[in-house]
Amino acid sequence: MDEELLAIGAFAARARLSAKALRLYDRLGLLAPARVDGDTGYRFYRADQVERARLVALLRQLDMPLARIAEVVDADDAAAGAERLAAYWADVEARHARQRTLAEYLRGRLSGRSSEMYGTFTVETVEVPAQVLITESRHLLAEELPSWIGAALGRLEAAAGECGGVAGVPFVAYHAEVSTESDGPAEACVPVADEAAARAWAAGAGRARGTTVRVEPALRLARTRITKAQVAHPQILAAFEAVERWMEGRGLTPTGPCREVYFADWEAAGPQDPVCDVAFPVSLR
Amino acid sequence: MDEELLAIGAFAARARLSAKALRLYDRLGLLAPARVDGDTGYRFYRADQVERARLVALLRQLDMPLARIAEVVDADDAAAGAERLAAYWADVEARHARQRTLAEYLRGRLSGRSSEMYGTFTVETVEVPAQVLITESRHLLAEELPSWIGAALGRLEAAAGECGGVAGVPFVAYHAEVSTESDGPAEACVPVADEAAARAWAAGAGRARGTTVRVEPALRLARTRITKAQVAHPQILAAFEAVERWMEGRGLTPTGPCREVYFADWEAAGPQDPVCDVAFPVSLR
DNA sequence: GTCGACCTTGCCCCTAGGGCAGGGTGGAGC
DNA sequence: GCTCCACCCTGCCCTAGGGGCAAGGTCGAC
Repeated sequence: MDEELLAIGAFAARARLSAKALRLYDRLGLLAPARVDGDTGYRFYRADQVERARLVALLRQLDMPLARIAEVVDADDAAAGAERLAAYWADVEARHARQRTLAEYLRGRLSGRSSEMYGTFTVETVEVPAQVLITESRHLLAEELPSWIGAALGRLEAAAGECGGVAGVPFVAYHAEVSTESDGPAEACVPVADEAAARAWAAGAGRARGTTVRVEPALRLARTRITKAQVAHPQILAAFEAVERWMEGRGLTPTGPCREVYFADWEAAGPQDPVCDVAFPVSLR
Repeated sequence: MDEELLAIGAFAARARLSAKALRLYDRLGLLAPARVDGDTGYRFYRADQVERARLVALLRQLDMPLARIAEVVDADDAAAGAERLAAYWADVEARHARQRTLAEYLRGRLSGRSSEMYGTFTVETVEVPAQVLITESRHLLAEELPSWIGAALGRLEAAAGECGGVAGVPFVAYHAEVSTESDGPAEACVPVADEAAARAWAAGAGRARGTTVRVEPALRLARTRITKAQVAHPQILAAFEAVERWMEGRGLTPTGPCREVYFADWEAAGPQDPVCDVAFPVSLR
């Protein structure tokens, strides 16, 4: 029982950690010394604590926050710890995949002539008549957008059957920011033919999940057409910026939230087929 | 010229940044407002500064430090910026690859029965006679180790021809920590037959790059044998830990730096062939 | 005039420690 | 017994990139 105790320096060397880090882990309760001398405050560790300390050190090499490390090393059994580690790592992989896409996009953009940046988008205006819309709104993060858009428009198109049928082109409006990591509310919209039926639907079956009915007045859109491959973060930002720039050049400012208009059959489209208009409402002149 | 100026809030919304971040970037000189009112301190930005601000925001999404962002956005031309971005991203990818390997290793280790962790290594002792060594030392990071080990041992084995030939098994000694990200000096060692010739070589041709000659006294090693596939960070750590644990169980402590002994022909070995002993010097008893 | 929205600076907070100052401790050599 | 050096303690300030809040100044609209 009189196991040999290690002072902090010796323990730090064996655990491949700094003494400073060990003091921090002690304070946070992540790795408490086996004994602390009451007079001197000296910390003493048992040799068998090295294993836990090394595990902490390795998890830190994954940039895992200490709070999550505590969840892993304090898990009831190693398998539960492995699960938490796997969950953390899955988050890291997802973030890395997003960042890699962004890095590739930015590298291409900086490598190309930056004046060409907006040249490949053709912007035009189009007038849209007043429409009755059934909508579904949610706050969500950029990476949740693609799957949510598909699901929400699918639900709304199904519901449109009860509302006189789909009477126009479905779209998604962004009420805060254009698809960043912030969670500005997104609103999926499907035009329907029968306003009264739509209101009845919203009051009934659709009431469960943030659905509404609203009438959108006629408006003019400045839009540019993009392909299925371009409908992804961050490539799509270039399209938004192209439209904004075009508007700026004509002294126009947006009169409402920007939107993505999905005019084609998503499933049937190939990567190079046009499927979507990126658009801003502008004044009717 | 009387371009419309944007106050910080409007500019922040268009750039998808927070006002706080913009104040920071102003203070750091990364993104200075076009005009600052002398009386009120209000910052005003030109609309054409949005482009730069958005680029900064996107680069921040890559977790790029502001100092490196400045290098990218202030590059002489966009291509130079693209190069700096590519260099940064290559670093990120390399680090991520290392972390992924580590995460997989840890997940396997936590998923398996942790008591089996050390069971697969057989540790034994062996006595090594005194040897004359020609050595090459360097500080380096874990990811540089594999290529450096190959190159350094190759150079030393070539030089051994001038020193009476290779008279033992080459190894690498770690004088600080076992292959973490720290840069504890590593020392590649090749035993040679002729001490006088070795000293002459070290004073002459070998003097260029941190080479020395030393005589290592006879010692006893506690070692375990691993395969080529295991000679990689972090799997190899399990071998080091197994030996340390074995020593601990016998009341032994290391009497010198740990080492990796490469006894086989690396090129000819397959992934499952034993190629290396992981060893600690222990007292001769 | 007044209200609310917007802007300013300044301060404290976060992570995971690094570095240093000032002072206490412990063992080894003399 | 004395001294020296290595080791240890706490506490404070620092990092990067902001978030959040408080106290107070400004601006345009009604």
